[in-house]
Amino acid sequence: MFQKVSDSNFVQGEHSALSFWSSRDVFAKLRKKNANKAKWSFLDGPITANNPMGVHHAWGRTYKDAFQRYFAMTGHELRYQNGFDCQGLWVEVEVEKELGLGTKNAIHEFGIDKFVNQCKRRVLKFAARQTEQSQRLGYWMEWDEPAELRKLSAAVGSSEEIEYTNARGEKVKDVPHQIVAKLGNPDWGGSYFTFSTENNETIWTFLKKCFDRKKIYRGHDVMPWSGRSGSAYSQMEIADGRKLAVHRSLFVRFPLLDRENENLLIWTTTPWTLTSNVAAAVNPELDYAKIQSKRDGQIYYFAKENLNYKRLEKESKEGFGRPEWSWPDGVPKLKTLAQIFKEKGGFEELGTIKGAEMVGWKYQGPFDELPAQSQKGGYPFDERVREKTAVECHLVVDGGRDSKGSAHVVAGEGTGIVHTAPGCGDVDHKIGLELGIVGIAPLGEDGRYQEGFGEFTGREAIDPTTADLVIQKLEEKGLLVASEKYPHIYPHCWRTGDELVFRLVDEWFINMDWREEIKDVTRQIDWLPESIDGQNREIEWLTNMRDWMISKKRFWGLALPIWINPEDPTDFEVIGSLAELKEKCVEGWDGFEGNTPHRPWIDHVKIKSSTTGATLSRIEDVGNPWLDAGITPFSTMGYNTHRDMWEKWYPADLVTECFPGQFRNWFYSMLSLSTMMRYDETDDPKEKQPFKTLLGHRLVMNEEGQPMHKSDGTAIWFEEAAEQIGVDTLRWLYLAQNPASDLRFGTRHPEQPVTLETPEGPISETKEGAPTCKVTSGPADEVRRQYLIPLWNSYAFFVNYARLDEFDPSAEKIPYAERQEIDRWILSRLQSLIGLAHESFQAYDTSRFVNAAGQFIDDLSNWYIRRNRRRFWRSKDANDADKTAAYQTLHEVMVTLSQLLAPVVPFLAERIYQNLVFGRDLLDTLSSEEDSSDWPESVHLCDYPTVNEDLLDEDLNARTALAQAVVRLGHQVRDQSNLRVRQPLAEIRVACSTAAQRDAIEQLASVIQDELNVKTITTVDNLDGIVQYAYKPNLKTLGPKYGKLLGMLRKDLPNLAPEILAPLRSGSNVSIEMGGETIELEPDDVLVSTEQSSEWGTADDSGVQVAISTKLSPELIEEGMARDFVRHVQQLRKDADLEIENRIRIQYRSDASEIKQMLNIWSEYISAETLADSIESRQEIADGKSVSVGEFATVLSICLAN
RNA sequence: AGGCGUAUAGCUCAGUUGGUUAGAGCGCAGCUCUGAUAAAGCUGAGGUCGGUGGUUCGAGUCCACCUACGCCUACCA
Repeated sequence: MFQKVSDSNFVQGEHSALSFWSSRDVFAKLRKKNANKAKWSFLDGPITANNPMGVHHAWGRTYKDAFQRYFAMTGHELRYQNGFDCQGLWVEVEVEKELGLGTKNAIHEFGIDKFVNQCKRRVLKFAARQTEQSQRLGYWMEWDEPAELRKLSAAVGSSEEIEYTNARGEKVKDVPHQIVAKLGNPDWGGSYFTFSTENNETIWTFLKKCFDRKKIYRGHDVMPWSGRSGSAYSQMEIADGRKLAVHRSLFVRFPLLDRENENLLIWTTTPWTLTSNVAAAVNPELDYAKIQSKRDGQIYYFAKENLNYKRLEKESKEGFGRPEWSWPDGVPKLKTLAQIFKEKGGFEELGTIKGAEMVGWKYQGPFDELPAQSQKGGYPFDERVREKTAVECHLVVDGGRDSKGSAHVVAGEGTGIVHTAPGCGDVDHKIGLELGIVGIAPLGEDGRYQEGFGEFTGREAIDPTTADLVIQKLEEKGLLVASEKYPHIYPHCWRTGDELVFRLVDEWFINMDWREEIKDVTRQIDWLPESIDGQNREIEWLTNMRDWMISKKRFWGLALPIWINPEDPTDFEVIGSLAELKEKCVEGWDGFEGNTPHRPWIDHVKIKSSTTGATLSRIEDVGNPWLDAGITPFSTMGYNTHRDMWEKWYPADLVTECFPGQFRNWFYSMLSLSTMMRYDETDDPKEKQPFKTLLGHRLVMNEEGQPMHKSDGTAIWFEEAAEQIGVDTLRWLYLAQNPASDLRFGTRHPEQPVTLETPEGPISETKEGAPTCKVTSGPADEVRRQYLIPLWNSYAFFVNYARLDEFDPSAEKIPYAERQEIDRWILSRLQSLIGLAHESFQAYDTSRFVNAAGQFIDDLSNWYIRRNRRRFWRSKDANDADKTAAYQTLHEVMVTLSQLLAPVVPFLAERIYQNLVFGRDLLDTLSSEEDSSDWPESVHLCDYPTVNEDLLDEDLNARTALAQAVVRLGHQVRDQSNLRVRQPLAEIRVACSTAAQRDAIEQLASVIQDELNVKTITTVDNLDGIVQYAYKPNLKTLGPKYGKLLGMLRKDLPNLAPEILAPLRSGSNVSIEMGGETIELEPDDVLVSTEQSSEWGTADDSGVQVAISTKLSPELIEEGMARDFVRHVQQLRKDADLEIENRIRIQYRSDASEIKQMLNIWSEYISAETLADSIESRQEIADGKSVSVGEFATVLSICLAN
């Protein structure tokens, strides 16, 4: 027997479903059911285990879960492995904060081992947290027990053995380091952690392959550098950290030697680099102006074009290309050079000179007194220029051209003469190398000046007082021409927000000259959604990217397996596995053994060079974290250790991730790593693809479409949304969204703290101690109101009447052929939905299915159930086969719908299924005994429904759709004629353009009549006599035939006498004369529409025209009044909370004789409809309700009959 | 700066191979229906389809240019 259904209690129902699944091990049963079936391989992109999950993570995770559930229900074996991203600077930054360590030195003092252990602990802690949140989302994965992860987190660093219960429920005993190292291995199950030894070692395999192909090199480059982090930043990282900054920019003169009173004018936005000036670059093609300042007689050279060039003119009006990058307050518009010189007493133009003529001029540098400027071989010393000093290199040089052939030096923002410091700028560095001049690299790893820079030594480059000092010195020397505030986009550390500096570094790179191979692989993959053209975006990145900087001078991350000869940096080796390392090890293995291959332990190991025999030490750098995530198609599937397993699961059928950024991050790293891993195994790019299909989705925004920020309290924590909005609602919202558009989710109200009822009890703050706040979401409310509540109400309607009637779902089925057409219709509609569900999921297009399901729920609720209510209300009668047919139909629809929706709204689907199949209310306390039923124990253990072709009747679907269209037209006519639906009308006439339509209308005549409350319905060939026909040419068919005549046809054809064109409506051709030509018109060539006439209201749509008689007879008016009367009494019953079966007495008062007259005829009907024993007229009625019956005021009241 | 994309109702967006009167949802307003429903249905705004020019019998749709916005890339000293 079904359990009575009342309030939906969505959130509470989700909690109940969670405990139902866990108490019955439903997920384990699902995996058992699908073991050894066809594989569907999903690869999870690792989530950074560094913070709790927000609603922005839940979108992608909902996709992942929904697809996994669909493919499980269609009988596939899955891996169900979640991934955690564990290594890298982002973890270090948080741990530094936790421990109050501000610099790299502080970390060294604290101890790298302790620091690294703390990083591991943090990752495990947040992995536990995200696991719990994901479980609340209903995300079915083979999770490690959060409590076990926390236990492990606490034990990291200890050398005591502990017991760990893995995801398969097996106990393992080992020291914490060793357990951590093996997390996620195929024997234990559970989430993969990118810090696992297998993951790191598989990256070694990759790097070894790169080394074998001679793609690994150490590069000296000027790269963006963070002094605080003490590390260089790769191209991928800089992209995330560009910000608008205001710097002091300076115009400085460089006095020319051998040309008295003549100066180069240069400009810079990084004053600190002037200490390291070596040369001045010009463009030989450019014209340079020679002007003389009137005040001091000095002569200046700079690009002619720049004299009156309005610098940053556009930016001062429009900003720098992003909404948040508008021109900063308090920064004045920039002056032109002409203006600057005018303000200094005016100037005189002396002439023009080509840049080429200036090349070779010598000048005096701005800081030639610094010892570094006079150091032979530059600073640091460079063998190739051992005899030169920077001061000796102070020449005007040709700036040259970049790889695309455009000049490095151009007129415009600066002066056309570029202060060149090969130790402080990327392009400068390249120019320096080309010209063989020395470089001065002033900054140490901490971003401060090193020895040899006088007063500057020890100062931080990005400290504003450093610029002050530069300015002060220049002023003292009389070299400063002007300074100004200059806003520009400048790279910043993407985590700390510190400005980066450009510093000469030596880092390790992968030469990416095999990019074409990667592009070939990229082209094998399906990139979804199509509209964002992911393939091209990826190809574009692959075309433009530079070599991959894989090293970072930090502590917590992949130990790059590069061992190098300290005496000879060209003598290095890349190690491909721990076994190889052990074999080559000559000392230090003791310091490493028993630990994970991380710093500091791995650094003890020294090996012997296989080529030179020298002792090699590991470079101290750690790896770029995108290697960690990029290797997962190999490491998690056992490429090195479980090859047969890898063969089965590679490549993944699907990966899905939030796409902005990932084209240069995860997608890129997977594609590159996979291409390299497979280069020696196959030449077929298809065999190298790490995944077959990629589904990208955009970002979660607030309700206004703006990003949500953790810092201002607008970012929504997952549990805030889950417990206030409900996870089923969230999931529907995510799955219905177009993945190519940002999701405008909702709003967090940081000023309104709330207490949340979670499955573990009430909370008013998150586990991190942040208060939980009110979250509102218009889109989520709409989902609930439009889809979930109607679904629930449909279900509740069925259950509550089925209970009263003691409907037995196991009773013999009434053959479909013997059921009413409307039953067969909803079943047929259901089959269409099933077919569409399969298509959509297989095309990874959830929004198509979810929207169709929404449509279906509407049809179910607002057509099938509404139209069939009376069949369910009929008094109980065991022999009422028609009623049984209705119950059986609705039961089948509801059960199937719960299965269809199980991947979308797993909680709600389970509740509905459990009650419909087992008569079990998940909100009740449940016994855990097994059911003796043929039905699967959970909706998630069901096979996904398949289309029953016998029940699919497209004609019937179309017929009903047509009837619904006619009803809509009828309502439209009533509305326009101001005739309420309760007012019966005499007749509707329907004219159709095809026989099929006509048949359909005739078959559904009674439905249409009933819906529209009309006495008769007639199908007719035309509405002649009722309406005027209007004719218009069908341009689509006539255009190709008559071309230029179309303009005339369009104008004149509607004006022809209607009788000329009338034959077209009965299917005959008509020929007319127009513009001196004969035009043969076929019925298809003309479009017919109707125009209103009196006494009939008309409307038309898609070839169907309806006319409804609007003339009211006294009888019709009386009947309308009777319907009004019933309606008002029913409302009073509802207001009084009467039971459906209660009988009543009605009293009324009205001065209108028409009311009495109506009651003479209709009282019996009214009594029957309202279960009234009597209808009495009274002069006075206390507490009566004033209503209108027809046009007449009436006061009504009811009371219970005795 | 370069590349790509977008511009349609108050808001968010559809708009097929060029075809007549350019649609949906939300919001707003009015009306209607209702003994499953915290519902729902219908109607409405009169939208220069960002602008200009072109191709065509015909352009929201194709082409060119311009403008605005978004994204990606980039060392602009």
